[in-house]
Amino acid sequence: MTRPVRPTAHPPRVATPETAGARRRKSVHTINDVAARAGVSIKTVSRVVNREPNVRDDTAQRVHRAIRDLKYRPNFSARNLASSRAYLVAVLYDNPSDSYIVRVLEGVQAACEAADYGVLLQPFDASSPRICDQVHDMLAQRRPSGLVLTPPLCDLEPLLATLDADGTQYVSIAPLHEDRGKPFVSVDDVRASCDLTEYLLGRGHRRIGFIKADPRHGAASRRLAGYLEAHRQHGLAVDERLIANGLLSFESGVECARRLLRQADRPTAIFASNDDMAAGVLHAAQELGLAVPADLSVAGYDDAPIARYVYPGLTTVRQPIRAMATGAVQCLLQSMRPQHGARGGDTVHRFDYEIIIRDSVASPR
Amino acid sequence: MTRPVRPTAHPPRVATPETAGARRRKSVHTINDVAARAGVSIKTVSRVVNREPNVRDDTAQRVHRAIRDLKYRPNFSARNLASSRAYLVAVLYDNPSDSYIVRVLEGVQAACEAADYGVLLQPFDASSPRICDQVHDMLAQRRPSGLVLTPPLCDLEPLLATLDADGTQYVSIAPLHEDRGKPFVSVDDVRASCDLTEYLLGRGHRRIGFIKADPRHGAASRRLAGYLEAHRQHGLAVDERLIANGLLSFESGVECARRLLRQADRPTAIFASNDDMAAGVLHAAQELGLAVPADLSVAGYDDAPIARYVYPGLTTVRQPIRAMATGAVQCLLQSMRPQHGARGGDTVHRFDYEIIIRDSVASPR
DNA sequence: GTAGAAAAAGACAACGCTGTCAACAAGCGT
DNA sequence: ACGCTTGTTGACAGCGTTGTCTTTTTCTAC
Repeated sequence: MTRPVRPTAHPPRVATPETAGARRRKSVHTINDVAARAGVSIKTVSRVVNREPNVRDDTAQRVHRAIRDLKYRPNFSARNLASSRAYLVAVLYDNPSDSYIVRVLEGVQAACEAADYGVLLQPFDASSPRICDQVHDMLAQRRPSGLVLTPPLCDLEPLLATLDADGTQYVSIAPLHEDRGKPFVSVDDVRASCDLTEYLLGRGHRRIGFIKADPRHGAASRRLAGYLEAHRQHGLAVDERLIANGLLSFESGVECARRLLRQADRPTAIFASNDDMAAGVLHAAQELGLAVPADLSVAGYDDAPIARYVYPGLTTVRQPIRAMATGAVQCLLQSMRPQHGARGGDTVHRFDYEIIIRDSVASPR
Repeated sequence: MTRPVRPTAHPPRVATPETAGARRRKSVHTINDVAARAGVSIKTVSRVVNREPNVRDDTAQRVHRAIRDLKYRPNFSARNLASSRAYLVAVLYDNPSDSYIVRVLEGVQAACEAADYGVLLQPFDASSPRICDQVHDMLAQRRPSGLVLTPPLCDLEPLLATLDADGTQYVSIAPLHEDRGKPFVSVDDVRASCDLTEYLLGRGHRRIGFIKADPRHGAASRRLAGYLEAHRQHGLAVDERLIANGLLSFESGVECARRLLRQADRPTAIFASNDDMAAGVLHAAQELGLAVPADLSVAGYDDAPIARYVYPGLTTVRQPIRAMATGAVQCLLQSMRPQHGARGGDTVHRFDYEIIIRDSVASPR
């Protein structure tokens, strides 16, 4: 008999299930322990854990009991390694603001927990020329199933191109060019900004200062567009000198506000592209002895916690960031296992914004 | 010949290195690709990657070249699985505040990147009765090499006991009972709080309100102790009615301040146990028409971003949170590979705090 | 030049899981 | 009773590393 005979006992993997079990009470168990306890093969345990079909009810019950008894949790790394799915979602960010990223993280974590996925938070420097390589390294090392991109990273064309070329799944929390065909979640920045500007116009303001966001953020131009659009709709010209270039930081808000407010014909209201800068405007107004909202109205964007904390509370645009992040992950997971919903699902998700009226806006005297 | 002969070609692992290579340019490579390109075994590549000894210089060079050419990065999951070290540090938190956790994360990430470790951010509900089980599950699933515990989780005695029993390595960012013998990083809360209180006393305040932190935080009692100590040193009695119970949130600061300021003999200064609550005090003062610092002085703790953003800027205590987090991780890594520094290294790291003087404190009229 | 030791390199199992495929059991039509 | 399909279970390779052990090469001392 020259045909290759299977080795009868598979010698290397002796593994001594009882020896190992007897050695010491392990605080953490593997699929083998569960299988042994339930009297089934590890594959069956795997089936139960992954809710695969074709397991008899009573078998599944036995397995579930064993899992509960042993407090078994499948090892994440082993799953990653063995399967093409990675059970891991990576959030890429370049710290727009503490509260923004924490909200995103909350939303992502909620969605991932429900789906038994892990979350990886990865900071990147959007202005680094090496960012594509850095992201590549991260992908090679961690092999996440998908990425959640936050601004300003999702506005980096070269990065998106790299990911597309790679075939890496991603969802952006911010609009993407529709023709890219990649999913994103967002609110309609232009309309929100337009609405808030209209609100200011409606209160009688005619000279409204605008503080732009960091131009690396795609939102910068969209929010400006909304501001301009509102003026256009009212048939009002916009004084160029009322538009300042901010960087999204509190400090840049202070500076821009000083510049705007020192002008001869100063604005009666200032609309900043985010709340940090709006807080800076408030700060500058106090310095200059201007009462808000009596002498100056101020509006922000984001409804960050700071919008409530400052005095007076900021009128601002609320984006449901947490919900958007959750939606982004669901979108991602759905596109990864098209089993359920048949086709890939909607690729664009618009969320509703909300104008939050607080006490920082009044009619000009 | 009946003695067991090694199979000549190890049939199952055919793997066809050239076939696979020719199939398509893979965007991501494994240790096998590197080994093939450098003309060495995978074990040698592993040695080079892990800086193990006994590799000839020219061999190492060849391997390094191959790694660079292929942009090879070792797969994280495979490493976890194969080795006892997990190359992973988990940060456990129960959101004390957005800025706090982001600062910690920055510090942890900086230290981990330097050591080629990954970071896992895990939220937990400190008041959940199931928290020990939840942490256990997380440990079983992810098997991190060590944990970084932030308040209030590090003040949870049962959790610490579980970890100790498990033999899980951890470092706390906050003082631990010294006799536990576990490492921690911290500032001297009591002294810092005492110093700031002294500063207020030095400015002439005699009725200083104090807003306590959430009692689940160990820092709550320490900061109160410092406040009391300063009074003791000045031979001053403390009016119980000047002490309010806050929850660390902005809203609780507003409420406590209202209560304190509506008293007949109201305080001339309020010291809140964190900046969020101090911002709440500012808010309440504005509501009540009290000018800060003319009518009321306010001090906070943490030097969170909000301390700069409010008007007037908050006088507060700065903890070097980022540096502490970095220190915590270094401490953890050191205790895990005692190779270098011989013994386990210092188990306690005190960091210096700093009193940041801004504009929210003045002498009472 | 050669034995012996040390250094360098390699072979291969193992980590804990999933995917593939084979084996077996049960149900069904004829 | 027979073969068929369908449902259920298990055996085992393989994922990309590291750890252990073996083999080969190089160096050292005579």
